[in-house]
Amino acid sequence: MSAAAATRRGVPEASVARLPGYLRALTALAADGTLSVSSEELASAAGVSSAMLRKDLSHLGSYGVRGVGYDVDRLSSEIAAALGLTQDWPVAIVGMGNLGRALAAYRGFAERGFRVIALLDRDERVVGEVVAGTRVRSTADLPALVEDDGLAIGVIATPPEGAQEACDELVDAGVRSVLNFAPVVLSVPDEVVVRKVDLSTELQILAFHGQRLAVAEAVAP
Amino acid sequence: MSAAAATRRGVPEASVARLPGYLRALTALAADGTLSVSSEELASAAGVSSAMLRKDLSHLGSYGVRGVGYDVDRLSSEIAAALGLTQDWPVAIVGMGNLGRALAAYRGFAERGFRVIALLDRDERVVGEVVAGTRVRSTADLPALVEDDGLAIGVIATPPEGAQEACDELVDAGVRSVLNFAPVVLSVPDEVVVRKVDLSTELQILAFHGQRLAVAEAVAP
DNA sequence: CACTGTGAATACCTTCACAGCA
DNA sequence: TGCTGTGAAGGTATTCACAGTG
Repeated sequence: MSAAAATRRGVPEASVARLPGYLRALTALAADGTLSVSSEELASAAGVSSAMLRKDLSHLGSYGVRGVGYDVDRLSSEIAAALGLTQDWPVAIVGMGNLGRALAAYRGFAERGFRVIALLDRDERVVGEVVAGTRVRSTADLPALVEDDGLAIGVIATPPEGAQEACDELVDAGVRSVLNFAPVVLSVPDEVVVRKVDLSTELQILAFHGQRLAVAEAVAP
Repeated sequence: MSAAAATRRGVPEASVARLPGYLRALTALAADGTLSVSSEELASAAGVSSAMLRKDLSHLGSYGVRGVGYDVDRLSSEIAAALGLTQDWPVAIVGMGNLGRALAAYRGFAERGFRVIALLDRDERVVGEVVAGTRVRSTADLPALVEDDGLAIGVIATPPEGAQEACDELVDAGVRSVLNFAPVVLSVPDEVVVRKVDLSTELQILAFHGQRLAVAEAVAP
């Protein structure tokens, strides 16, 4: 079964979310010169159980060798293909506040093959400024970016008030994948995929666990 | 049943992760002067189904009124209490690179009641620098921060190579909650809770969905 | 009477345990 | 023999649908 076929049949969302972790672990192994790896070793490097790793990989196809393990390069390619990383996914960052500027300067995008092709802001006073070596453009340029440069992913780093508007502009221009850093619920058509990164939500979840621990200790110190 | 009792019995992790969203929606409603809200309205504001909202809230206790809805203030308090937000959770950010500086300048922490009490770096050349109005301190100060200032949450914003070391220093000093921005799997003792925020993982998941969409359109345009 | 709270049904995810193969 | 790939079992999360109630 090809990766594309597996994709059409549907890899469970939970598996998809772990594939990047496997890919990262494989990249580290390849850098160390490791050629072959068992599910046990790879799972431990990625922080999951070996059974889960094997089940996840089985959704992509069977790329392992019984009694031996997985070829590091081969498996890397297959996972990259399943994730769609063989093509490029031009990214635009919308909102040049603190967070937007930090994201613009962040090297992690390029390292994993995502090209940031535009920095955008709706405020005309910010447009034209140079951030991380790139001139900030107007959100009005979005349709052209999609049309001419194949813009595929929009990162929303605006304040909460401007997030829905930024999102609408992205969607109207034809962007179908959005990474949202603003602490709001975005409404989008069904075909658009939104993922959310929210720092204060994460801290609140940590607070919950911190409290739970404190309560447990008070009961049984 | 009190919130503390519910906590001990265990609120499902998936529910906990949604509570911050409910709290945010309730805060917005309160700011609008809304006094009472139905599960339908609140769920829609938080981007979930009403059945899921009611099930989630049922894990905390029954704070609604049948035939009417929920009192906005009351429910806010109960959720805040369940999340442990009635006490404060001092935060330290470790790693003053691009991301660390952006996080230091980010106002979202303070707005949701998390006080950033220290900015840390292990590099002596960075220590002493002033970032976002605060003097950067050495990670060697960690034990004192926990002891004297009740430091409870550590945010790791170091490069990947330094993340495990930063984590170990936090844990050794007594921090039990860690928010990790570095793209590595951290190993910690059982009692420490780690949550991960990884931008390139999120982009890779978006790439997967973008590709899936493209394949679907090629098959049935 | 409208809305909550919840058992029952369903869907999804993870773990187990072993058959099957190099 | 040693490891993968996978059915079956066990858990967890979500949705349904309605009894219960202010």
